[in-house]
Amino acid sequence: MLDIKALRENPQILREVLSKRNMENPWKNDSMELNVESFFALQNQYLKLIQEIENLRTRKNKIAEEFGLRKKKGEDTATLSQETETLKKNLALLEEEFSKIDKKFLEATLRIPNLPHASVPPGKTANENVVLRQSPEIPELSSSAREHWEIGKNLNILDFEAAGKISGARFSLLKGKGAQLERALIAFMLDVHTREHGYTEIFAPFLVTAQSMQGTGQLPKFEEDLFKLERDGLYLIPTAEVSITNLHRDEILEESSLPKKYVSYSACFRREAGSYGKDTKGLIRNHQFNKIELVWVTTPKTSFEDLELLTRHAEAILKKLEIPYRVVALCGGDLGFAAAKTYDLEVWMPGEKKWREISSCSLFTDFQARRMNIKYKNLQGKKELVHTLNGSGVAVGRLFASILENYQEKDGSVKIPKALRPYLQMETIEK
RNA sequence: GGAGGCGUGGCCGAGCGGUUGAAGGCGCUGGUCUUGAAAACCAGUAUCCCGUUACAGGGAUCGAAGGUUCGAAUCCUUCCGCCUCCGCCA
Repeated sequence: MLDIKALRENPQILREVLSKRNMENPWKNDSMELNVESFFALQNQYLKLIQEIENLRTRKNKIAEEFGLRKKKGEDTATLSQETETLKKNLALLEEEFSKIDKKFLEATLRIPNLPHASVPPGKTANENVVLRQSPEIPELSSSAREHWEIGKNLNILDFEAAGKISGARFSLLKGKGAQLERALIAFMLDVHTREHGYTEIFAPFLVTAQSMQGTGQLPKFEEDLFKLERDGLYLIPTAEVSITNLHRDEILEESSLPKKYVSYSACFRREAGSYGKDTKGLIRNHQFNKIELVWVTTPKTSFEDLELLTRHAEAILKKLEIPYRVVALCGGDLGFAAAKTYDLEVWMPGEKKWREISSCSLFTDFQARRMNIKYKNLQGKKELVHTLNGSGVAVGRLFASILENYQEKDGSVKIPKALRPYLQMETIEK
């Protein structure tokens, strides 16, 4: 969330957030009946109430103190008890009102997105994203190149009918060499990031509490996108970002221990509400998919450079596997809720003839840290909020699909990228 | 799942109804001493919020939420987490 105090002192910040994101009213779809004006009015109401309450509490505390003194001296305390009684009644009324306002104000604040950084390109939609760099060669595959779901089906390594029978739409099932390829990709990426990029590997829970979801920003605004276990009050993670970033919730870290760099494999679960009919085929948009996630906890001093490094780490996977890709800077209108800046990695899908997002690398500045109360003690001993970053390093299912499409041969077989061969002990997948 | 124990500041740990935001220690910061460092000694050192140009001042916080009381870290209830023993289990 944003710094409430800064927001009050400079309401322009909120307008800036909205204009950069091409957003009129952050509460529009939240049935909160708020707008920018009423938000600030709410905040004033909040301040007025808290001041009134604190005045009453001051008096109440004074009376209690006085009571003790009088009791000691054996003096009369009846008038004091009386005054407290009326005081408590008034307080109860105000406090009840306050708790409503407080809750509403917090809810409203948690739903304001992060402020896009000055370097984020302006724009309303994904069409205005800016391509920063692109792998030099996009191999010419014949126009008869097939889509990955067809290739996978023909090779008997992908079975969407079986997945549908077991779990319904938007699930996938890998068989034989397909399952092995998936496993090899996971191991390969974890190895690259731990051995070559200095990440610490974590394997964390896939089920998390509502508080964890609030910490990284999925809640309260995006409840509809999540799978929830009602009975236990737990949610399935849509990304390992949630588990890993919350690792340090309510902690104060030493500056010398930063940056912390974590890599984690996890299954990810997304309801994909509102994307009916979109990408219904193949591995692109499933309810469950595997992902390797990179997470940094760092200081504001280096976070923008850190985003460049993290992005390069994700790119390294695609370079090693020799898959054509490009790096795109998201424009303000396309930026995710918690992000201040994001680079997407997109791979070329010769079968689909489309660029497909395979990684999203973002800097969240102190937006998540404030929600999670993660601080660090700087070298002068002062406590400051950390900056958090994360990025896919990379999405396994989409990587799987891009390998099938980019490494397909005319006879329908698929070559295994050289970098992956030590993990698979085979050179091609054929019928 | 059953029985018992425990949750206090960055960490360890005292406090078990009144000026206790909390002893003591460790750690950290500054100082004295030293060529320098260590040791020793002295001083300072929670967070959030309101308020102030800045001070001052005020409020909240001892796992969480309620309750009792003029007054709660201390008493009561519920919940959560951790530990020990038993049961079950990959």
